[in-house]
Amino acid sequence: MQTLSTEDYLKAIYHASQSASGTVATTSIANKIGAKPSSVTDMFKKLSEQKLVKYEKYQGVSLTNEGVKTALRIVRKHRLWESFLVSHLNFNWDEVHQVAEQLEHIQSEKLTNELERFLDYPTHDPHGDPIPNRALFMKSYNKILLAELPLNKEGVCVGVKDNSSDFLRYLDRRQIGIGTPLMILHREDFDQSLHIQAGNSTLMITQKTAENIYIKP
Amino acid sequence: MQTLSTEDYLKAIYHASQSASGTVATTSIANKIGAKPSSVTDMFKKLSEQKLVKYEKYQGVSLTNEGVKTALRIVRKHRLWESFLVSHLNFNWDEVHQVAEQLEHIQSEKLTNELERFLDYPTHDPHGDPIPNRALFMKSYNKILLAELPLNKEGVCVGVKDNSSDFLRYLDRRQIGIGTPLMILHREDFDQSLHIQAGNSTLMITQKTAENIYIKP
DNA sequence: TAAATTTTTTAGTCTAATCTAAATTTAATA
DNA sequence: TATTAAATTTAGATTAGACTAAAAAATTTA
Repeated sequence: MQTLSTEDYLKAIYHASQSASGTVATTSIANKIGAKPSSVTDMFKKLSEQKLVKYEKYQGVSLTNEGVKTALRIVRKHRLWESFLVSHLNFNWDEVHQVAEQLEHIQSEKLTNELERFLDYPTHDPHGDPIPNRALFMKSYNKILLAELPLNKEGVCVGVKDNSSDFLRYLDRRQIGIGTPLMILHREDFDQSLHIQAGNSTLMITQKTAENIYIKP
Repeated sequence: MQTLSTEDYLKAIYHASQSASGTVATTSIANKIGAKPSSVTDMFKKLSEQKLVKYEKYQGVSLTNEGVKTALRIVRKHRLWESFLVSHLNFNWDEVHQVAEQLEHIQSEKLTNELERFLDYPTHDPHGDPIPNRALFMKSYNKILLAELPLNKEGVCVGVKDNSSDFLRYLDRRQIGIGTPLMILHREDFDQSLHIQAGNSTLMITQKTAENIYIKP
């Protein structure tokens, strides 16, 4: 069984290796975890002994198959709990992360599987991220960034790239959430700002915002 | 904030001081926690510094008001989670303890209070133990042991003293649970065994069993 | 490519929670 | 009450995970 801390490392390595390809650097994990690089090196060695990562000095780490599985089990729990918090406990999508960070470490297969059943086998969490099923398989639909959507083509918001509270609350205030229909009406060459149709209202957003919203065309 | 371990100690001290009166001995906590007495002494000192217990060398400990509050917050979470596991996640009353031991350490007032609301403010957990409300107040009805019930007087099972899986499964097999009407039909002087009416069936139980079932007359 | 900079690792230290073994205090018993 | 037994505490060691500071390797830049 993993300690709480090794689980945090595995998850961080998993997420890091999703965005960047190849091996994951010591510093990038240090930043995510909030630890010093020297501590990360120590942990890399430990995880390597347990055959959860492949580690070579100065070359960063990559997850082994077993490491990926362990990470996905944590991601699965995290996203199931987030779904539960939003759907049944009146949590807002910007409030769930911190609590799910704790709940993801609870060890009980029965609990996880029954929670999944209780939620009726959800495929995506409140931020639109896919939830691994019992076999740790997950299907992410092919989504694009709102910024990449052609003019006057309609899409539906299916997720966000930035999960920070600030960004999520910003979207709430503009009434943009999962399922909201979105369309770009006009691109301002001057400052890259965008006029968009979001549901029934039209509004202006920045390029940066458009690069953090995922849509399905 | 308490570490996971200090919470375990506070809960153990709380439970110990419920059954016995006066101060709680080092060894009794060592046994509950599964630690050596020397470790317990160390922790008593730490808790004492934090003003959560009153501790005098060789004299055992007792919880301060703040210590009781902290313990009750954990008991509250433990029992709410147990209730949730049984009522919504198909857990049996003998399966919940180990998982609730983990869940009780999750730190989120909102989570606890919303869980309570979701469960519709339950007053007792699946074993009949009272659940402290948000103000940490709990009302336990005046219950007696089945062993103390006079002959041919009817009572209703409201809880158990022994929460072990073995005992709970034993009760399951005999179809005795919270709410089951119980009546003693005959006491065997020879071996203290009891013939009882439990719901629609009559059966024989030992004195020991009768001393671990709580009933309301 | 040599020098400068950045990244990573090593070596040694710290803290919380545990342990063992020995010493001390309290409680039980003869 | 003196002795023995049991409970408790102290002293010193261990482990996991983290840290700082210094050394070593890799990368970038001139």
